[in-house]
Amino acid sequence: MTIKIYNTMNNRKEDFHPRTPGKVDMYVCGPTTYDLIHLGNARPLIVFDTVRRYFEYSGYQVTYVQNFTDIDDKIINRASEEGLNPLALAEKYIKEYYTDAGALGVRPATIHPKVSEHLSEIIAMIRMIIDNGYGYVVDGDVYFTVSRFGGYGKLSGRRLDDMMAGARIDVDERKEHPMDFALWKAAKPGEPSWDSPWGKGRPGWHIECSAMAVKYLGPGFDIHGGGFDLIFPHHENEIAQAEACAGTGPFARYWMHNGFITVNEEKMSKSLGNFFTVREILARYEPEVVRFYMLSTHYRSPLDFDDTKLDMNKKSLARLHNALDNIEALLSGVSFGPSEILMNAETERFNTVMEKAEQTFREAMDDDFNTALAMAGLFDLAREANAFGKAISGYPGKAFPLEVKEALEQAREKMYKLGEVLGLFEHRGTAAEDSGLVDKLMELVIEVRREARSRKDWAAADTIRDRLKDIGIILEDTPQGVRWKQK
RNA sequence: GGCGGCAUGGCCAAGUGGUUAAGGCAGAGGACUGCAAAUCCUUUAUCCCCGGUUCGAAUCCGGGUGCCGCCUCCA
Repeated sequence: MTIKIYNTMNNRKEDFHPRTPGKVDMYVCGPTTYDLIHLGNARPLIVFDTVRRYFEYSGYQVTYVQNFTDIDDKIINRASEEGLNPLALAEKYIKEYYTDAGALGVRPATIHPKVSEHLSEIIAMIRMIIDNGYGYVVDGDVYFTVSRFGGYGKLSGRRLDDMMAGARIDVDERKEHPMDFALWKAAKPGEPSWDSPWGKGRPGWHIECSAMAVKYLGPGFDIHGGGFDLIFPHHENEIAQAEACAGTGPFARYWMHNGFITVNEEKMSKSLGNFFTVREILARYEPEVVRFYMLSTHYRSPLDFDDTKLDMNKKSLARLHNALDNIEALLSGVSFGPSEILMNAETERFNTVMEKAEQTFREAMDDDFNTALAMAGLFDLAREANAFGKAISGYPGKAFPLEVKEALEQAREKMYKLGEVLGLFEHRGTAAEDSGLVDKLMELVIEVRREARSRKDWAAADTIRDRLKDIGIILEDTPQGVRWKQK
């Protein structure tokens, strides 16, 4: 089974062949840490985390590199506003990053390199670029000679001439070509700076990713990812730098770009006032809901955030959790052993359907990580497990053959296994940190209500159930007994 | 101006030439229940418009309309 990836370089889906059999080396552009991460940052994190998880599920060994940009204009500006050292500010938001990304189920990368710790690699690369004739120095700044690099524009499908025609920025007169970009910026007073052959200064934005990707993955690594907006100029420039330095290509073999997030159908931006940090969203929705929602649309499509859609997806996700609850309730509430109940047909059918669901899931993911379609496999699994459970409920109080138990266990395992690829169901069962006190109270309440029901005192029974609901606890009367859950 | 993307049922969203156009949410009907909840079953689409290619198109081509993004170190 070959995984297909839509490669921005060719605008086509291509079969994925790793550089090294069994291994995947990927680099994803990480955040500039001048503030809490926002929804727009969260999408590539979740998308590429899922890509990574699927590769691992498929048996690959993944080296995942995601940088932190901790030297940048925005950091310097923010630091001076807050009277902080720029690197200390960046460090603070790197810590916050781990909190938010972790909440969203984004696993830490294999390596999280920082710009501030790779100055020597960056300077070496710039030197090589200059030596190879692709860079020039002006007053302590170093620029990349765009017109010299024949492949410039190959990723974004632009031609230098077209860009010139459309340029509407003030052009720095010292540059040889308006599209030449900075590799190194001479230090201004009060800014953090490092020594270099061209004097004190700091790296341009694009060079860091070229240098760190090459350092950790080498040239010609497998996958480079990031948001759509990075195609130009960021990734275009990364390619130019790395390939000008190496003297050959490719820098990366497959380029993946995730679509944008909008809020209420508008681009998310601070000026529009529809800017949301991950933390703000997580105050209102479970992280799992946010993650589920982000994966309910194909990663290359735009994704719109509003409460209606989040609410909708919260319910969808609940369906999956309910199915798991139902399976677990059966496993713990039904007895298994010698039995004269025959469920061979049902069990066989269930086992077949489970296999098919996983196959659906795998085929979908193989096809350019079609998470939306893959989820359908998960829902198929849920529906069939529920239906199977319903068949069991037709024989209350009876023991069931072990094959039935095995089928249920397998369904549970499969749900968790596929869910893990999407980063779902990872916190089930971990919420009970109340040292059993709540459990004991609930047992008491349920016992009282049970007595009321046996007296057919429906008013009392319903009052208990309604009041619990107000508190946020749902009571369910099932054939296997009373069940409760939060929220 | 240059480049690119998108338009599928009430809503979200898969589907890139071929049996009945996935899945979820919402709605309707039924089953189960003391009533619920959860669950199961049934049910809801002339695929933006007009041409064209083809035996056959949501899917390919041309044109139109509408929306969006990039070209500004915003993922």
